Amino acid sequence: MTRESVTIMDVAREAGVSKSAAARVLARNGSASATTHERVMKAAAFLGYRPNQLARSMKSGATNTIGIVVPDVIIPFFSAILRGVADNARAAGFEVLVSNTDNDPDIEERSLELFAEKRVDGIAIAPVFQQDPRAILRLADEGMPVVLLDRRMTGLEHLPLVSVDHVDAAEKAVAALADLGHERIALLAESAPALARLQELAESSSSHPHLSLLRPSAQRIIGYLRAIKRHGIELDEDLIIHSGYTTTSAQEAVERFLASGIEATALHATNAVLTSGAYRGIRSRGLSVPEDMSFIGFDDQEWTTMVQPEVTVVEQPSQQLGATAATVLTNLVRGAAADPLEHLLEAELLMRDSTASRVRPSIRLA
Amino acid sequence: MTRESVTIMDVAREAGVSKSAAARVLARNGSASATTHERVMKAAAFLGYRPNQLARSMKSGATNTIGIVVPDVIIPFFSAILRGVADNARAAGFEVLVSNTDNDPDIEERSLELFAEKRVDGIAIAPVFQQDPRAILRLADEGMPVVLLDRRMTGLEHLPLVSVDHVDAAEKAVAALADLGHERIALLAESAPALARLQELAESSSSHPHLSLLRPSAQRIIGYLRAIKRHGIELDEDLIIHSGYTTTSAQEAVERFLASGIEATALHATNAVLTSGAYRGIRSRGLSVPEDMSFIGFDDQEWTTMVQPEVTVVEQPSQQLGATAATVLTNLVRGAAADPLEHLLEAELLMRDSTASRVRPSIRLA
DNA sequence: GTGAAAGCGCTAACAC
DNA sequence: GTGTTAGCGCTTTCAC
Repeated sequence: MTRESVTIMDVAREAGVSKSAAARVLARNGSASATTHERVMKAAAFLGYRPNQLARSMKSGATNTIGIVVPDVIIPFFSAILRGVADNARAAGFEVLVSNTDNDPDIEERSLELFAEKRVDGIAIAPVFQQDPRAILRLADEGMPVVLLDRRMTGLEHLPLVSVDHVDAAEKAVAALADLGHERIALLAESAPALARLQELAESSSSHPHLSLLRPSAQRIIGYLRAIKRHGIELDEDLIIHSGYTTTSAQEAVERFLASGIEATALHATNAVLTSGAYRGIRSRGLSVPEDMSFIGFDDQEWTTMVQPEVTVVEQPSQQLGATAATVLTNLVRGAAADPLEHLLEAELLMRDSTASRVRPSIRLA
Repeated sequence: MTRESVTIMDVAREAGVSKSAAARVLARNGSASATTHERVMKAAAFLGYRPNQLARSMKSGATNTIGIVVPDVIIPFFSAILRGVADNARAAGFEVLVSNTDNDPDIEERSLELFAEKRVDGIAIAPVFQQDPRAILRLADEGMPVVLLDRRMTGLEHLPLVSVDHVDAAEKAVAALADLGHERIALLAESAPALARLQELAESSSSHPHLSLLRPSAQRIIGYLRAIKRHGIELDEDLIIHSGYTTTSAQEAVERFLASGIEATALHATNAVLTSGAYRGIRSRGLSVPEDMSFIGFDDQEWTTMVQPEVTVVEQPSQQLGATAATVLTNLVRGAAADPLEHLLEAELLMRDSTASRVRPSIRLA
């Protein structure tokens, strides 16, 4: 970088005043006479002066920059969050530094470290799931404002979280299916934690404080359990299909399920990736939606309205998530407390045409 | 920010050496005795020392940060670019600052200014189309390394560009259609510049230096013109459908076209948004693909393989675009020249099932 | 090999 | 109202 910039000193010289006089008018604080003001402004414009925020940051201790770390900005959910964060951050006077972790704890740790070294004023992070989130913890302990996105894990209970209400989201979808008369409702979920434990949690009051410590996928299973219980449907564990977090894995899981002979008249897939896979699986088995099976997906991906019939989905307000996170974070940076500690945004059920009411077998045979 | 960090001075004190001794070992340059080295490292680890990159940047003049400015990271094309840039930048030791312009020249200018004030080492930008790109120009003139993404405009001829070969991309799609026997091939394009001028350019040698100054949409029209010419098909201007850059606008344009009675057996849409709209338009008119009309879209969006039959598309290597841009930019930052000035990445035709060979009317009637 | 000291560009006391 | 000065945390001559 041979490019040398014009400093406040140059402006002062050009204007024929002292460095501090120039500084006062350029930082628009302190007082200055009208003439000084004018001469400095003129000199600055003439020289093309551009304040060096590095130097300002050194003095002030603030960089007006926040960092956001997500698994992968290519995933629409995260790019929407990023957009929300960026918009609100900018409105509050912050720029944003991004990092993709690919769910690798080491990359996450390295990113956090780099952001800290660059002295970002705060960090919004969709953390990688892990036993011991010490990198995040350490930063937070040192006083770095941190807000969690979408997920939280043990050890991070004291950090603010901005997330969709995953329990409620799944509950809405399953309840809609039940309302249509379905009783054999399958659920395609990513994780496979002890169901017994989840059932216990499902029974507890809806504001159970530990729910947010579960993975989103587990929270969605709880939503399922609550919905069927509320509709007087008994749990059949065979209806809970597990799958890895890839379209192919989901498709195969659904195909296997459909081939198993286990009866089900409806299916809810609990995240965007699983939704694509599930839809492909249903179709590859030659079934039609909603005639053979009612289907509710997750996330309003474009394809859900390109296929016919259009797919009913639970939509999460992703961009709003980012916007909220940015607001919480900038408040934190400004010294305000994070209150409430948890922002649970509501998902919305977009009823389209992949769901049909379940005609009772007896009636259907008549 | 009451959080006070441990400085190199603290480490030096703890290690019982001078500030400069500590600095030498922590910046791993200069020489230090084994004992000094060890004591400093130990002290640093003990105190949890974290180098202040702000201070380093002040000295070195480099921030190891680049900025990327795009219209909107929610658009898959740009989030893929961002990912490509981020990956390569990180590998080269840079972090990345993002900005969304929503194609607003004022926001673009403001972003560039802010990035410059933060002293980024370089900028990758998908510029807003405008007559007078002075903000970019000013920065570049001042010595800021800049690489253009996807587009270039008059006045920026001297800046490096990383883009897909738009002419070739459209040419591939239209040629594929022509190879299938289609002679009445419609093109859905965003812009509507003087066709005569484009035809002139289409005739000129393929390496015409001014092609990259046209908007991508205009370049795609040139690809169309070249393809039909090469296949001995005469231009019928009625086959070039114009549309605004929204799904609805595209859908309406296609519906209008289909209702007009103008004969066409194939259609190519020249960008992702228009592709969605066109597909919707074809379907809303009750036509089926590829029986009634062959269709080739642009960009490999997920829905193109969710619908049936799956849609043939021209895919641009978006992430690779970002990766290349980052490489060019970091080289520029390191003082190397941008050579070549233009990186034109090749798009790939993904043949799927929305294209059928055109049976000649005479044969069809037999 | 090591320490003292200057300085990157800026702001904020502090005297005048 | 204005100028002088110290200092943010670091690197880097420069003597020793």
